[in-house]
Amino acid sequence: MAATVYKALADPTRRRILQLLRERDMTAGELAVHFESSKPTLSRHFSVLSNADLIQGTRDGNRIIYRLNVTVLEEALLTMMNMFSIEIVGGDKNEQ
Amino acid sequence: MAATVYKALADPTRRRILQLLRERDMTAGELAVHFESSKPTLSRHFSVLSNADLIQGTRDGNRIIYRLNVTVLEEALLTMMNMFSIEIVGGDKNEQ
DNA sequence: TCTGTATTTAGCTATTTCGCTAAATAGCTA
DNA sequence: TAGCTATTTAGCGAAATAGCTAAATACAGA
Repeated sequence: MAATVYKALADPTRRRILQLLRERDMTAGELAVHFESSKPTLSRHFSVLSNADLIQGTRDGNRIIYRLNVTVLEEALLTMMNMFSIEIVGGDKNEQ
Repeated sequence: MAATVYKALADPTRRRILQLLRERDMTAGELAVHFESSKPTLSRHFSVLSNADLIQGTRDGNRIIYRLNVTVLEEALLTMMNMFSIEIVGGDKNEQ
């Protein structure tokens, strides 16, 4: 896993973006509705996530649709679990 | 989970510290042997990890022994898994 | 109390990060 | 092409981060 992934996950706005994309693909504008930051600021967050390969954007005419790279996120977390030799049993949901 | 945990995990030196402490408790000096950074620099890394409650230091005479808070680290990673609705099956070991 | 060892705190610098506004780019429709 | 919408890029400032050296603190032993 690239080191960029950890940095990408370190920011609360970016974690929230990933959570939103977990539910469905969204355009930059749709995502922006959920935040108070300016669009340029969010755009840079997108690019950080994109560089970490956690999300991927495809242009659709006027807009850019972002989707979560689920497997990359999964592998990143599993790698961390292994890195620290954490064993798993079960689990619930939600939290920030 | 506190936001400080994510920041703490974002630095490679600090991840390595956690890995080393996963194997056994170590003094600041013992840990320092594994790195090229100066001791003051490492000391600040210890305090970042400590503020995130990921490690705990106890004075033993001259030295300070650091130990990993395994459960805190475990819960942090599980919280992330849940945050992103990641399901788990099995797993191997190691990687950085 | 003096000396030595272990560690942290203080203070500095360089780099990175995050936020903003303004401007540029990309694509649509008329 | 002109005008509109969506998004990114450029450029700036403030704050955070990580590194260093020097100095301070804490403890042990003579």
